[in-house]
Amino acid sequence: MGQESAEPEDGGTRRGECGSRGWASVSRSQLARAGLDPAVAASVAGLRQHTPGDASDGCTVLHVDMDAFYASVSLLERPDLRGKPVIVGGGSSRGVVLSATYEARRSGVHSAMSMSRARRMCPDAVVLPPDPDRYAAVSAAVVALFTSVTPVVEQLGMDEAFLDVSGAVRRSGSPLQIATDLRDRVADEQGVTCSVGLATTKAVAKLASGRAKPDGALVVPADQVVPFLHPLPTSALWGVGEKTEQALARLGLHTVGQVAHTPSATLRRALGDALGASLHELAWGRDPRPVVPSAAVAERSTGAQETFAVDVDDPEVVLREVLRMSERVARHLRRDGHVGRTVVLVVRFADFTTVTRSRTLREATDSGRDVYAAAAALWTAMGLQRARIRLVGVRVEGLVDAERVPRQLRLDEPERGWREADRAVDAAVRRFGSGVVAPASLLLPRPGGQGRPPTGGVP
DNA sequence: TCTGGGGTCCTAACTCCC
DNA sequence: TCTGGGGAGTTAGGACCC
Repeated sequence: MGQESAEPEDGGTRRGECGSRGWASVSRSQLARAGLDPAVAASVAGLRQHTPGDASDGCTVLHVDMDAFYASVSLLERPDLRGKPVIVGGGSSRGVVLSATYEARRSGVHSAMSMSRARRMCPDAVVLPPDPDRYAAVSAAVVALFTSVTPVVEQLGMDEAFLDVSGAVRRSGSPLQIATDLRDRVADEQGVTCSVGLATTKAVAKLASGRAKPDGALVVPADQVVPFLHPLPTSALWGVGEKTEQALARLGLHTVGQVAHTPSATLRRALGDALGASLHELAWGRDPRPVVPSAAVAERSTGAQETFAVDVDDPEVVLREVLRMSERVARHLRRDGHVGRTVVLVVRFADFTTVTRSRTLREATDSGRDVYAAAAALWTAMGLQRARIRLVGVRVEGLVDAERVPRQLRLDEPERGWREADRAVDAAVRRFGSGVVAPASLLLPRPGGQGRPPTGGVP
């Protein structure tokens, strides 16, 4: 499950407020008062300019970001907790915060923070376990709502999406009108709020939605993009994380404007060709990436990994976990109708260093047995002696549709073999739930008592 | 402070083949 | 036959995203 992007607590416009620094920033109640056709104001570096009409004309790229999505959805089941600090996160000692309500964020809690630290920072917070099925259901309902407005919806994780509404403006009104209608419908039908950024490019729309949070909308017209972007810190740019921010700081670059005024060649030398060139373009608001409907994006890899509740140094225990991950990955492959050719073993040591080893098979596979054989061979080849292992994972890359790959029959292959057994196991799991059938070795308890071994399984 | 899980993309080193 | 260059594929690691 993905974590939510950081939402600034002092974000753009609250419901019923006027955005003091808003670039054409509007809340729902403002729009209602304005008859849903607001003349919106844009401010540039402290100078307030007024744009006649609807400033969203031409801003047909919408970025919709659900507000504190996982926490908000969890509160639908627990309305008694509304207005209180609530943290959604894993229960284990090694879990992290998945989401937190704005009340908890005021204490400094944010997503991806360790649960132990979050509890220390906000001891009054109520901690709820994640409810992935419920999140998926609400997310699917919201996306269905989006696609009723435009077919060009690119989903990013469960809680955000890009929409290209250029084909919908004749029917549904200006982009801002469309955004406002969407926010109203999401709130009315799903009981959660979202924020929307409107711009001419994905990168700027995404930044705008972040500034509009929570429960707001922000338009950045084309002629306001540069003054909107240039005062922002470099970390606002797509692709700038902790390391790249540090690398830019070493060049004396702290704002997007400074990046924009640095020669592209300098950035490419410091950050590599692709990232350097991309940041220079983004800093000028240039982003050629179109909104691509999610259905048109092929999956390239799939994987599973799990952190042990306590570090493990017993190779047998590690191999058992490798088997569990291999079976899980193979099940995902078969569920999605994919086969993959490259098996990657991921091992994270107690000191958090992570290594990967990979092997490309002669033939693409969706069999847990094949995936495990490759992953186990990679583990053995590493030759680790009682190393303390924190996490193991298995990935399969180079995915293609299973139907597109002719299957090579082997001479030693029985007429009904592991392939049929896999299908039977999949059917049993679909009917009775995961854990009903598993390899015998997975019936042993896991170290640290975390996680449950499959019970009632047929070895 | 003590770091989950599922992904994508990029880079670099290396090998193999033409 | 030898050599070098270029492209493709593999492998490993890192950074970033949600």
